[in-house]
Amino acid sequence: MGRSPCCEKAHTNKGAWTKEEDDRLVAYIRAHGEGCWRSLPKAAGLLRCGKSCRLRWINYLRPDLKRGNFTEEEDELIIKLHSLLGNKWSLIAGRLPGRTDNEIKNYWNTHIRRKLLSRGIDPTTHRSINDGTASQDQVTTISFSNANSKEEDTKHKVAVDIMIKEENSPVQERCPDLNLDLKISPPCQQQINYHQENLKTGGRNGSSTLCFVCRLGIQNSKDCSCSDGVGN
DNA sequence: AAAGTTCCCAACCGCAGGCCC
DNA sequence: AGGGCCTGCGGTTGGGAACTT
Repeated sequence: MGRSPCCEKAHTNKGAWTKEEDDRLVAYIRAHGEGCWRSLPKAAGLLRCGKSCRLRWINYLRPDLKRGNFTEEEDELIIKLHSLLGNKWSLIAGRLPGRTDNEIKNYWNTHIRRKLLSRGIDPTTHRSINDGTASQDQVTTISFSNANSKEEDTKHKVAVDIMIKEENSPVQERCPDLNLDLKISPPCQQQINYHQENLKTGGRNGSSTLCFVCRLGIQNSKDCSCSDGVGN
């Protein structure tokens, strides 16, 4: 189908944003909220296309952005999530509060990729570079049942089964609360709300420690191994 | 100190998918 | 049911900063 351009290119600015443009965008979103990106530039008096405004807001101007260097724990979490999800940067970013998909993608390409290579691990497959097999100390198996079927693939947006088997993982040693034996199943909204709240508070609401499944927000009651059994 | 090279990250581009009419 | 619009995503690029020669 014919796709119309997202904006009138001839009358839009490109490249780096100025302070004034930032101020205008922030002021407009504070007053009217996010959304309607296509009409936002005109309404806010910006000579930018909607996509550019959205990107600028999400990646740079949002007040909840963390910014600053990634911590070692974030590094390992990104590596773990990437081994599970691949280049699904938005999903990975969703598990790292205050980080954006673009930021994580850049960080992966500039730092983590190199870090894994120096460990002798292929950053794409997460397997040992030397012999093509899984690295000696880390075995990750991800199984999407009937992933070849397009129909089934769609269903996976609702129901994804991931079986991970990790033995003697160094990550687990560093992060002893990570339960790496997990499955992903249809989300239960109630559980997600509970766990998302826990994510926000860092689990300080209660006395429990979140298992890896819950940290991902993709847990189900069967495989959630939180100490207080919140899945029930 | 200057020139050349590499690194990093903000921003852009094109595509896919969901939604609405 | 299907076409068009809008949003979001992932890959790529451009240019400034940092580093090296």
